Amino acid sequence: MLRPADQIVHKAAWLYYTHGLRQDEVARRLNISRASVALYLRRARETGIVNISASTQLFRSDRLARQLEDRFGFEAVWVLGEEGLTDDPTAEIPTLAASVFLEMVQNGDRVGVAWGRTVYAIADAMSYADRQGVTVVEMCGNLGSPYSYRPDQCTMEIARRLNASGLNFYAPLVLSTEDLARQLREEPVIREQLDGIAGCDLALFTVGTLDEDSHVIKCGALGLDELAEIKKLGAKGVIAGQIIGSDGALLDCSYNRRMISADFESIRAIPRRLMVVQEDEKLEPLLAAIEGRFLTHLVLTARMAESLLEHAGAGEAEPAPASA
Amino acid sequence: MLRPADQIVHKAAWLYYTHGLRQDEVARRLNISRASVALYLRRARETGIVNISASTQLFRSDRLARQLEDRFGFEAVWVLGEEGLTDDPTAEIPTLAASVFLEMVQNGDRVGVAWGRTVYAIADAMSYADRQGVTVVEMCGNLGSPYSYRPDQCTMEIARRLNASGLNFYAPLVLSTEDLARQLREEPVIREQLDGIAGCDLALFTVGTLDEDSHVIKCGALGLDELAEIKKLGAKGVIAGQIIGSDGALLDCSYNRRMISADFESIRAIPRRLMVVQEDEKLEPLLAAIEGRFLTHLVLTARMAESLLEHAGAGEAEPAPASA
DNA sequence: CCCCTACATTGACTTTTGTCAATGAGCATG
DNA sequence: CATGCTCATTGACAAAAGTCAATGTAGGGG
Repeated sequence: MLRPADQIVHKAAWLYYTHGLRQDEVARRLNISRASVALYLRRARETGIVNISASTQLFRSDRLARQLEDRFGFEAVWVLGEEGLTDDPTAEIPTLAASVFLEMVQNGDRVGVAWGRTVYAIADAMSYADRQGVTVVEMCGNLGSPYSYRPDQCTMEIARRLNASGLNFYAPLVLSTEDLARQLREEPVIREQLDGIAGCDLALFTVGTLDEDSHVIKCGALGLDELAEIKKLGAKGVIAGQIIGSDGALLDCSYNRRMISADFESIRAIPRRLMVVQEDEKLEPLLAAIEGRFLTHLVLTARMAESLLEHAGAGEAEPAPASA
Repeated sequence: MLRPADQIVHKAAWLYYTHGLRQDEVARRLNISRASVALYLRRARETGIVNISASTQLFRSDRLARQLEDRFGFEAVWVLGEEGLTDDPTAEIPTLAASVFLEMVQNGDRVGVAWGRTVYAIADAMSYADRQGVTVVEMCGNLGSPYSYRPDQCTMEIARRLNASGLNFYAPLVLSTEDLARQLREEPVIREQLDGIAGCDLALFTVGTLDEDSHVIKCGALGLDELAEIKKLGAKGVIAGQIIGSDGALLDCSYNRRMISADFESIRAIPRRLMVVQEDEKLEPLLAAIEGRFLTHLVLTARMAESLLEHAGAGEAEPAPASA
């Protein structure tokens, strides 16, 4: 189970990090040079043999975070204000989200991952960890090559970082006809994947916008003419590829019927659902997603948190229905 | 929720460990000296705001560990051979056990802790972690002051290290008469604690020996005259203060009936049960504990692992009943 | 209001760690 | 069997982190 080349890395990591020996002491004990020890330790950190993580409490203790938790009944909210590196909190959302996500994933979990620019950025910012028995499952169908943020790559990358196995959908996200989509959904190999989503312990996803330059358009899943059409029908956002209205329910349109993706009941059956909102333009989609009870945990910027509270304060008080 | 003094420590930890800034960069950003940053970072590590942990895979990949897993059907076994600091693996068992235990504890878990010299040593070796919503419950009654390894201290220390809340038994471990023990067990506050044990997600315990210098004797729970008596009845070991025979069942004796401790069905109802065996003299007690299906996970020395396999190889093959 | 104590912070120094070009070892190929 | 390749390892230097005595500061008591 442990390659002999890794053995020495594990030993060095154990002596250095757990026992607190200095690098030269570790070197002496293992009969190698100190430079090698330094090298091994770096490899140990990079591959998740050693785990270093900072608490994300800082972002939960923000006043806005507390207010959102109270107001909407979320289990936990992380708000990114001015704490970060740059003056632009948006850029650091993926880093925070990656930390939060890693904190939430437990050994043996089955994790559902939907796709989006942000999810891809999170995968990229995530450090390697050595979890046991984790499975990462894709929550929606795939897109062809023209676009670089492919859903399956996203899933696989996250799986790789967690030392987990990844389960991809062997189907496109959108098909040409409703009939073909229906037939495909009933294929055993697809059916199985769809049914497996409700059995996840944790989900990671974003809500998408519906503009000319939003993700679903740019990646070619949705055409501009079709966009105009569904916007007339009241489309407000995108969840795992599917279009939702302002009430958070699946919009009744051909596009949605031609889709292979997790159905909303399955998503809501997942006990912990982490939504990450990066861009400040996503207020409307986020409101729709909240209305649809898609999330139990939320990561967002302070600006967005403020907009959300402003908007919610104006409306009537909600009874905070967090879990399905 | 976050004391203002801790805020700066969190910020420094976040910038340094998550974003990978250098200490002087962190210092500049926070308008403090680099020396302060170094100080805060140390505090962050010591208080669990930052978590650094090395994988324990090294000890699971040992040949002996695999054989034990196969032979007895344990979920996981960690074997400590010559990997450590000193030539005495026994001394390092608590360190390894602490790492393993921390790997096993998840946010929100309810953890049962039994007591023993080894459990105390584990508590001592455990690094601080910042877990959310963990509860540590004591699995047996308490002993008075004369002895320093008090069960309640043990529970509380582990709770402290995990940032968890601790639940102690408000009762002695052994009483003078069977009748008093019976009455006390029915007291609501005690009953509640006893009933709560089966609801644990994880248990940490040792098996004790029954010699003149073993723990139960030294701490005054059991007298020498009584020891001789129960040994005649076939006593082989101690689980959470209670005497078991070679079949792992509760020994039918007055001592056991005067005891306030977790009943065995409750213990076996806990899904993950980590047993740690430190001393090489515990072969007989360990065999009895295995027979009683008290453990699903095991940490022990290579020497002990060998004895165990030798002994088991001689006997007939067991069907490996790991879980209750 | 002043003094004293206890603790936080810092600058300067020492120790430890990271890095990289140079070397060596293993291995497949011509 | 020599050759050229890749990759692991190392020694020496540069960079970063740890430490501690000295200084500053806040708070409590007389």
